[in-house]
Amino acid sequence: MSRPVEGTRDSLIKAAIDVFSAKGFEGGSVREITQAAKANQAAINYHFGGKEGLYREVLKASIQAFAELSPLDMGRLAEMDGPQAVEAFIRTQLKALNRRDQLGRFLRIFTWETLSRSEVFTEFLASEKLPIFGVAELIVRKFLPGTTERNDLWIAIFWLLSQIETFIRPDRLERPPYSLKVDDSFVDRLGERLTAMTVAALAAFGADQRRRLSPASHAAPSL
Amino acid sequence: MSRPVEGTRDSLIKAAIDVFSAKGFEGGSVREITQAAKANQAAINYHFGGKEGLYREVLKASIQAFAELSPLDMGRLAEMDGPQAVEAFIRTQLKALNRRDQLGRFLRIFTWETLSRSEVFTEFLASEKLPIFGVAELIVRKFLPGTTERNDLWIAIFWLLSQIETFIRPDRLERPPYSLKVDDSFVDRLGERLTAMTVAALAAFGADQRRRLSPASHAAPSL
DNA sequence: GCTGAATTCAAACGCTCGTTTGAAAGGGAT
DNA sequence: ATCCCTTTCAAACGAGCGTTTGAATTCAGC
Repeated sequence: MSRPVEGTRDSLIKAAIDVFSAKGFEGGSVREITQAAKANQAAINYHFGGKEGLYREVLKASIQAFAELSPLDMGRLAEMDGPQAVEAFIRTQLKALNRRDQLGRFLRIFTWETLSRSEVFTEFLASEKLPIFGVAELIVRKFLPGTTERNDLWIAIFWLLSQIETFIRPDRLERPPYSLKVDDSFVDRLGERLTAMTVAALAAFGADQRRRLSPASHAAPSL
Repeated sequence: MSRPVEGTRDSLIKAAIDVFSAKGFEGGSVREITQAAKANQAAINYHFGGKEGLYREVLKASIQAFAELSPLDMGRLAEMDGPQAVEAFIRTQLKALNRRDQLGRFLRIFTWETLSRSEVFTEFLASEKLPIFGVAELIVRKFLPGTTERNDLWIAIFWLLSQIETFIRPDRLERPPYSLKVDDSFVDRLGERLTAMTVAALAAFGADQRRRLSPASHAAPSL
């Protein structure tokens, strides 16, 4: 009774999102995907030209989903102060994580790519800039002086993005040695703690930068 | 000329550390390992009973290497204050990371396990407590009040451990969109920034805990 | 109802994987 | 030199992978 109107192509994409988010691109097999989509094995090659073509479609859908993530709208974030922006950034993504919804699956796909990058994803990164990097840069700039040099700016961006990636697989928290129950109230608490820690860390980074740049701090060695 | 004295068994373990750290347990093949060790394919089954047995030996070696990591000696860490302990914790591991030495490879193996956990590693976690968790708990306790409840304690431990895992694959930083040059001076700077951020974050977490526990804060709902 | 293009299907291909097999080689003890 | 046990080796096995093939089916357009 599931979806008589929905075509094979859409079913395949939907099933691929499930499988790739759970096992990554290499780990997810076309047999598993076609089986979940109740389609023939050859369907992937017919509709997408192969496994990579299907994955390309999944990545497209992922990026579009993130672009439409209104709480992370660049204009809205620009008007907030640093702590507010961090809270919106973290809570939005954590919420998606625990709901284990479509957006959570997309987040997980990106996490797989951070560990072992597929050719398809590398092409994507080369062709178009992911909006998430712009969001992260906008946020960290609220904490850092304008003169922060490039290396430090990128360290901060990389670090901010990694804060969420860490928590993207809640099963890690549910197994030993943590054995925590990841329910709504836990995620709420986690968002609160993580926001406070991230704000404090970025503030410390900014303070460090300002101290380094101020003339008074030149108590450095001679020469 | 490499190692006439060294037996096949040791060569296999050494090669397995290289391969598993680069590609994870599932991604590393016995053919690649035996080829690197200049051994026969059947050697792994003869000496270790199979791929899993070999991996078990690699994990044993990893854990022993961490236990012998003197800068992370529990007694020494216990005498330090919070920021000092954090600095030792982060710099020790970052150093191993950039040297791309044996210890760095072990770290990478653990990182693979955080993303997709093998049965072998799960057994390991169940059978013996990894010392790194004790180290992390000792450090975060320096920042948190003794009355911190279990959930929050484990969040802090998990978070601290994740700070290093994030930077464990420097190639991520060397590719777009970061394109940073990861040399000794960069790692040194990274250690400095990461230490400052981690200390600030843990301090904020501790302050939050204390505020929550103080009687004055009971502006909570009635009942 | 027929035609022809689009789609689905079962089966197979070629490849890599971990493992097994049975014979060959090595190396002390007698 | 012979025996026996350990270790190495080339070859093959069975299973899973992504993909290809060619026929069967579906279905709009005439």
